[in-house]
Amino acid sequence: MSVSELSSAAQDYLKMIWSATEWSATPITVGAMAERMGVKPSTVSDGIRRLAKQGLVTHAPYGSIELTRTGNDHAVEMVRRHRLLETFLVKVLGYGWDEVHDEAEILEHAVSATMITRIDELLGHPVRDPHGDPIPSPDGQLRPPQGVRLAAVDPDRPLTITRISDADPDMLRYFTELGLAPDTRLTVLAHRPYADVTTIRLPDRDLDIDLGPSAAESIWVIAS
Amino acid sequence: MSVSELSSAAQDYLKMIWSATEWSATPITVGAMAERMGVKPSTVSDGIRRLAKQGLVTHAPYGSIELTRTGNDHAVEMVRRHRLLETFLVKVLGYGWDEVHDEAEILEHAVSATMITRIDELLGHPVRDPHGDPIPSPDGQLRPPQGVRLAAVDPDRPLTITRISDADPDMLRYFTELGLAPDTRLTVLAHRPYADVTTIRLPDRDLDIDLGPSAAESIWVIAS
DNA sequence: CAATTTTGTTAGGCCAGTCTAACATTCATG
DNA sequence: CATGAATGTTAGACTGGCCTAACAAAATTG
Repeated sequence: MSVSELSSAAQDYLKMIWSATEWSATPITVGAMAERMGVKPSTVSDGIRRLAKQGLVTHAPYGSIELTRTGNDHAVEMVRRHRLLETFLVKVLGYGWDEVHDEAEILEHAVSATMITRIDELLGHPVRDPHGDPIPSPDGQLRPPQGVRLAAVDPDRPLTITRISDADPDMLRYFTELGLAPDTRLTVLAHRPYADVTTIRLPDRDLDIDLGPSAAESIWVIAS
Repeated sequence: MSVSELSSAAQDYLKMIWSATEWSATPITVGAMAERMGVKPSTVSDGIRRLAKQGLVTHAPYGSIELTRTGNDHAVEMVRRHRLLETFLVKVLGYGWDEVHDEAEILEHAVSATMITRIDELLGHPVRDPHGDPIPSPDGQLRPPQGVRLAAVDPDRPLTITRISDADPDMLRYFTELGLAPDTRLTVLAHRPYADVTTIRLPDRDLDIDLGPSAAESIWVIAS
């Protein structure tokens, strides 16, 4: 069975379960899924039961939610679609990197495998999307991205942004205003734990910025 | 209310009702709609009732089906989406003109108004799609295409194909094999009514072809 | 023009996906 | 470690979109 034959809701559930473990080991909860999808927990609970019946996840009541092999394959395929579409929207249709998430979220359920292949070719087989997230290959391989969370790096080292989480569009627009994007260079001046603030410097723009904890968790960097 | 807020099925119904009167004055029937959409007549009958309840069509039981002003606007918007997407798939993603119909049929329900605008700009505001069908402007205007059905033209005049109906993908593939496409030049040698055959000549390829009635009804030409 | 055939509608059922409300389980903390 | 809070599940209802079966209307035709 191809991923295209799954309902849109099923595709969303699988992708979300997979995504939950991409950047941290904490497993997803029903409540978190419901909140992120904008539905009630009872809906998700029900949906997970249907997914389990189709052999895409394993789940006992009140137990953890795990993707089966098949479920994982479908999830990765959806992630590939999403990230290729985001890249396509930016590179070909001139979208801003902060504008593509919602559009890709809908298109990923509608495009054919053929179209994904053509987009991949047109873009020259990109390996990272506009937020710096790795794009899985057609056979589901994906290279884990380099980098650590900005919140976790030592001060005074030259850094380059490798990834910015696309979870919160408003935050992305804020980052865009500040000039923070993948490949932006910066230095952490200091973490101030009790103020919950990380101060960074953008040497190219000669600008210092204070970031709150959610921002500092959303930005991933590598030494440059 | 925007066309995007309609269900996929509602969008399909409206587009089909509109399309039925684009090339001929015969109004659409419930049975014809059911067949073209691959559902049972009872489903369409029901769907039409829902559309009427939303004020998108007028319909009395056993009566004719007419689009309201709003319904017509939405239908034209869907046609615009469909034709722009077909053009985009051919021009940007390298699809064959005979391959785009089904992909566009799905995408038209998923793309945002923003994306349609960007595609339109990228393509330089095209006025005809790959089959020669006119693309409505953003405000719903569309210039009726020139041309008459091949079945209706006099023999021995130099003609150019302006439009090929995209209703039947198999026929399109057959036309592609024969080298018949929009802008192909040809001459009708003869209509042979009792054999139900129209013989045409392609001067550029020095080739004579016999076409059946459905083919001769699907190809529109203009004097060249 | 009456009978038959064709076409369209209604009734009733099913499924997925959503909801609210009630209930069950697990977790956290005093 | 017991209890209350947080989290998850189930039950029951609703909607849209589909179905089949039964019925109604319209069109065709002998």
